[in-house]
Amino acid sequence: MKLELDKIFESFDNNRIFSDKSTLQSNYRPEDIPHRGDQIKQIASILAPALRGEKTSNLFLYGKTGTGKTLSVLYVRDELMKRSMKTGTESPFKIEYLNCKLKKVSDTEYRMVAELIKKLGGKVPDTGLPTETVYSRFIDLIDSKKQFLLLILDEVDQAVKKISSDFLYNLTRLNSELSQSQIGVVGISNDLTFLEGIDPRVRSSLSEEEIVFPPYNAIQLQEILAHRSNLAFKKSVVENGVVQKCAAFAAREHGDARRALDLLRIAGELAERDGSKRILLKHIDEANVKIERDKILDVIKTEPRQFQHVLYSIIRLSEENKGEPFFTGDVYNDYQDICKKNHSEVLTQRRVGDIIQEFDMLGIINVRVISKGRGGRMREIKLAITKNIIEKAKLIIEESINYR
DNA sequence: AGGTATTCACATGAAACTATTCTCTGAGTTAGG
DNA sequence: TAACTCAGAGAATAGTTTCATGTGAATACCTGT
Repeated sequence: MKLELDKIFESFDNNRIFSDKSTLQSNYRPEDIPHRGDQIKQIASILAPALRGEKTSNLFLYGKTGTGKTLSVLYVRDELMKRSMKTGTESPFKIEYLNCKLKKVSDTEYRMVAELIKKLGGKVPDTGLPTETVYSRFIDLIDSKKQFLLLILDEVDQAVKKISSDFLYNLTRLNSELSQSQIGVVGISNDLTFLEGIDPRVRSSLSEEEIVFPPYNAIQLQEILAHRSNLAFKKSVVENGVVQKCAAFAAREHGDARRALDLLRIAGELAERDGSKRILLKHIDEANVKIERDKILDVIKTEPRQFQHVLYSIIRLSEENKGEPFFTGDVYNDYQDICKKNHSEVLTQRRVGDIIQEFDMLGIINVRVISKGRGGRMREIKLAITKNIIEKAKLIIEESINYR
């Protein structure tokens, strides 16, 4: 036994591929950000007035995921902070970054404001207060002295989808209730069409300035990857063409640099686990599969029981029908059977319809609303995951729920 | 044949309800001076 | 009299149910040729 372990550890030690894995992790912040110079300059010139404690224009950043939006703003933020530190006097502004996608933040307006208060060093209970009160506490907190507060709201589109755009309106409107201090907002959105569906009042006040982050092209991605892989891996462990392949994969996915870096990191991990001395092209393919699978299985695992029941019947039906699409009604019937066998309560069709839609959003199934004329109108459902994953998913569900 | 009207089987939307968790308030209780 | 306890009122949230209304196109039903 001991010998075996020694072997494992030893091979792990010898086969080190990484020299600094953290440079490939998604929270790593490189010192310079290639191909984003223009955007950074623009951001900086818009936010510069903050240095004197003056209100900046509200700013809105667009761009697909992994185009460096967050990285760029945070970079500018840090530079601003550094500069104001140098002057020695207390800085006339504060910058808070808030990622609206985090579960604990994004769900409600209350939590949103509460989180801001916490970031600013205040305290609010998680529940029990009227939302109004939370707002006034927020005002009290920042209005205690003369300052400018810049809020960076990452992935606002997520929050707005959940809450409605009211809170953005409230936020921009707060300025009129503040006597000493002022608030500016930087919104970041992955969704390019985000502003279209928003109350025009909010739109005009929120996006006084806009900057678009175009996706990276394959060549730019290659440069970024090459740079990072030099930092992350030991010398000459990367096979020729690996970086190119990674870049090509990611470029196909709308120039998402984050995805590309993930791919590279996972490939490295797989190579290490294989005991391989180098990262080979095949590791990229494997990594690509693994990422997809882990993502889906993780979702399935954490989904509540009723969701699993529904998914299980979808899987069953899809096996029975051999890939032929099936419809909401079919799923609901099957789902009812499953529930009865399990002595689990049965949800309404209305609800199950929503659950099916959510699976669609998660990318586990493909859904299309079709009308069969007199035959009615319903969703056509197809599983969107490969057989391999389906089997695993099935096992996971069967494990967590005792069928029969 | 060509044009309307129906009709199916849900989709989609809004409101209301339920259970749970939490705060805040103020009445009642207690212990000490 | 100050400090403490404890029940009840109010809020917020997630996850649903209930009720109401919407919908795309295959079919049924006319109409006039």
